[in-house]
Amino acid sequence: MAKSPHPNTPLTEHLAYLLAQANREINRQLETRLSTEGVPVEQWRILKVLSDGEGHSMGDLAEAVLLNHPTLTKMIDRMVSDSLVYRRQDAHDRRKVLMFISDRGKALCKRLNSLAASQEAHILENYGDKATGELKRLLENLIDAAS
Amino acid sequence: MAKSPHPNTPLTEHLAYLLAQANREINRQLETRLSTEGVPVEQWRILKVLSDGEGHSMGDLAEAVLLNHPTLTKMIDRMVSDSLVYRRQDAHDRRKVLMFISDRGKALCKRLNSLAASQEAHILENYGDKATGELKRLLENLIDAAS
DNA sequence: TCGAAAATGTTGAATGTTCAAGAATTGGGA
DNA sequence: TCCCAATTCTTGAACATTCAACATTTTCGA
Repeated sequence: MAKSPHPNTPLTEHLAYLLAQANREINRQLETRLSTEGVPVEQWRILKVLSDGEGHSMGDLAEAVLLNHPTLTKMIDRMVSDSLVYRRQDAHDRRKVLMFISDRGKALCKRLNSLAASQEAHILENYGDKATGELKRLLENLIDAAS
Repeated sequence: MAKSPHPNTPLTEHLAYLLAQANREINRQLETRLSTEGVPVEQWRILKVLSDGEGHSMGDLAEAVLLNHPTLTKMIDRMVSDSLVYRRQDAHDRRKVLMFISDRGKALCKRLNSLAASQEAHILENYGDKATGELKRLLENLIDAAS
């Protein structure tokens, strides 16, 4: 037998594990940066999506920021309390709730963008421009292939 | 001005976001496979680490399976209830708790390995052998560079 | 040797997430 | 037209995670 069918593969050889590990590390760094403003990563994502000034339905938002519906609803509740975003009913489809960013939200988002940009810059520096570009490309392809 | 300093970058151009998205998708697929056995991904990782038959301290385990200490403690509590693993005090350092896998745990782990392997095979098929290898390499480097 | 600080793991309260069910609205076929 | 199924979002209970504080053991310098 040249190869056993299920060799005792270490965890670190699984793609799923490497992704989890990398995601955890990068996310942690980003979290640390954003904590200056006391905001979780997901809220930054939400603000960023809403930054186009358009109204986005809860469903679309949930999809975009990688949260499921109930979780998003409760996070939006907090953000509304903080006057970062507000809800409006969609006139054309009254089942829908459209979310908008407030001026306060815009100002915060700008500051958060800077913090995030400085993190990306830091990664580029340590990891290299080329590798980063290549990694992004491969990740995009993987996401397409997987969904 | 050739370039604005903070262009309104879409979420999908951030490395952190791509990682989160890819991780979510792959993890979901794996979760779906493992749900046949009613086991969360983290428990599979724990079993896999313990599969070498050695005792592993809670701290080392937590590091290896990407969980923080209290979360691991409670997950191990459940696994002990299910007779998948057991605790022993470390004779050399009595602060430490060493974890071991049971026969039941080993049998389960074997089945889980098959399920996980079939997922990896499925990815390889859709995504390509070469791209997968390259992605793994880049992720490993990123993890090194980032920590 | 002694005692303070560090290391290791667990616990309980606060917090957050998820699942299942529910309310409101829309769409489309009988 | 009318009614039933599908869509969209929210809610409440069950569940899981996190933070801070604790108990135990070890380490190491005075």
